[in-house]
Amino acid sequence: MSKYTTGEIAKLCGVSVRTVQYYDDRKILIPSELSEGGRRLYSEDDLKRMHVICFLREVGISINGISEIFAEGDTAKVVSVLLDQQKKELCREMSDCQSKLALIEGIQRELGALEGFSVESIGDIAHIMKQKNKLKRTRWTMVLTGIPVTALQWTSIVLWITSGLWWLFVIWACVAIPWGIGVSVYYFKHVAYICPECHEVFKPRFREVFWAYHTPRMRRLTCPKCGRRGMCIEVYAEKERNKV
Amino acid sequence: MSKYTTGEIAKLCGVSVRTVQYYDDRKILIPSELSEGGRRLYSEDDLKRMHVICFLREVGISINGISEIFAEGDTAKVVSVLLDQQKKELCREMSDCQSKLALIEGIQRELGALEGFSVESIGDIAHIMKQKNKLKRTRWTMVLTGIPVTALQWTSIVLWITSGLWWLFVIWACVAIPWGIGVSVYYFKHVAYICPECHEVFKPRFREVFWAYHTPRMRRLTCPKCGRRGMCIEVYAEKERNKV
DNA sequence: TTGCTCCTCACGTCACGTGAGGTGGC
DNA sequence: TTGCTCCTCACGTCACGTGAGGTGGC
Repeated sequence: MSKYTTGEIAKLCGVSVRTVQYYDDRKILIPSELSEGGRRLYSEDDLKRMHVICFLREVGISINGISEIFAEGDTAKVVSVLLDQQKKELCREMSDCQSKLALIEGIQRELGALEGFSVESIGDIAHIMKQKNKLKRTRWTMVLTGIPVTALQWTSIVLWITSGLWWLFVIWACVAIPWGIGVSVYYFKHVAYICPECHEVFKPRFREVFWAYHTPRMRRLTCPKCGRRGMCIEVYAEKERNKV
Repeated sequence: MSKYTTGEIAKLCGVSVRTVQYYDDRKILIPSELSEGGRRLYSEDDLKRMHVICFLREVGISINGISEIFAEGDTAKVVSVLLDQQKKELCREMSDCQSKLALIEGIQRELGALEGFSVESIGDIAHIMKQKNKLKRTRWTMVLTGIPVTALQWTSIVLWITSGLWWLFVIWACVAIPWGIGVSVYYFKHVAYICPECHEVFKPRFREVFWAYHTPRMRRLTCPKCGRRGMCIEVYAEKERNKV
């Protein structure tokens, strides 16, 4: 019967000689014979076993897992359990990759939007992206509570014009003004601003923030740390942590 | 100015104390001060830097990569290059995962189809799956060359019946018989069979294989190794390798 | 005799985890 | 004084890669 050397097994299975030797160390592929000079000699069955090992490795099963498979016992069960585990593991890895990719693409977008670039901007971006969903949720909350108020507004205006029904508009005003103040307070309690100059995260006073010029993502404010006055990035504010 | 201990930095960034210490060893986050007792004390800026580091690590950038970013030079360029690299890397990982998943699902399907289960069956399955595409291609080649022959067959039959034109059918027979033999020889040159009992891969003689009962994936043959007569699995045959 | 292959140590990889044994700081 | 936190070694993880220095087999 023909015998294979380490190098032949390696070539036939597309791995390195070191790998074949390593599988001997790990006792998942012990050569069925040794030459007088101490060289490993593999049989046809060893080659088949090596093919099985390589296949399982390709799928991502660990060497310990492969040991278990070859160890005595209910092989079919072990294999199916390992395969199911591996499937879950791979699915997890895939979603990890996806979220990392999403993060990267987020950074790249933000990097384009930011003007000056410095390492600290990455910190700002990290901050922005981590809190993005919470900020979005806060904004949606505002918009949703605004819908009935706006509906009432238009209804009352239309009725006033068409049928001279003015008191509905008065009711609207009585509802809308407190609502506007309440929502603004709520909103500004939950947001903070990043100074793009010194990268400080700060919460300005309500009066300053309320009247300031703004775009959907920025607001013109004065940084309490560096004193710069200019557009600051709006982010979600975490609850205050006590510092020592 | 408030100072943070190792544990505080760790907690604020959601990592272990060991990780914070490790980043000091790797010189990407050296504490700005040491207490008299030799304890690490981190400033507000250190904390910001740690946040940046954690963000970059979350994205999958290596510690060496992070060192490069913090080292002097064109930061913006380094970051964008690293991010692009990382994107490619992640895409590669994702497609790796997908092919592994496909392999696993393939095994699971085949495991269901095979009757008795043994470790060697995995080897058979590996063989089947690796060569599946080549086998499919060979089969398609056969089918495609068969189309004109079949077209000629029906045309000649229809003409014979409708207008008594018999010689076209004779031409068809003259073409079809050599074609059939040629295609069969070609096909059986490219396939082999696995004995599900002893897992031997063998090529039977043409005469035996030609007349044998078969299904699309199996054929009733006698295994030359263990002598078992029964359904054997058809696979693509690799070119013969010379054994020593 | 000359290449080529194979052998066995043994260290390196990567980002930490996990003790061990000792100490700072409230 | 007592917990708690932190300190520095130093080994372990995972599947090999990569020499070094020596030898088998054609």
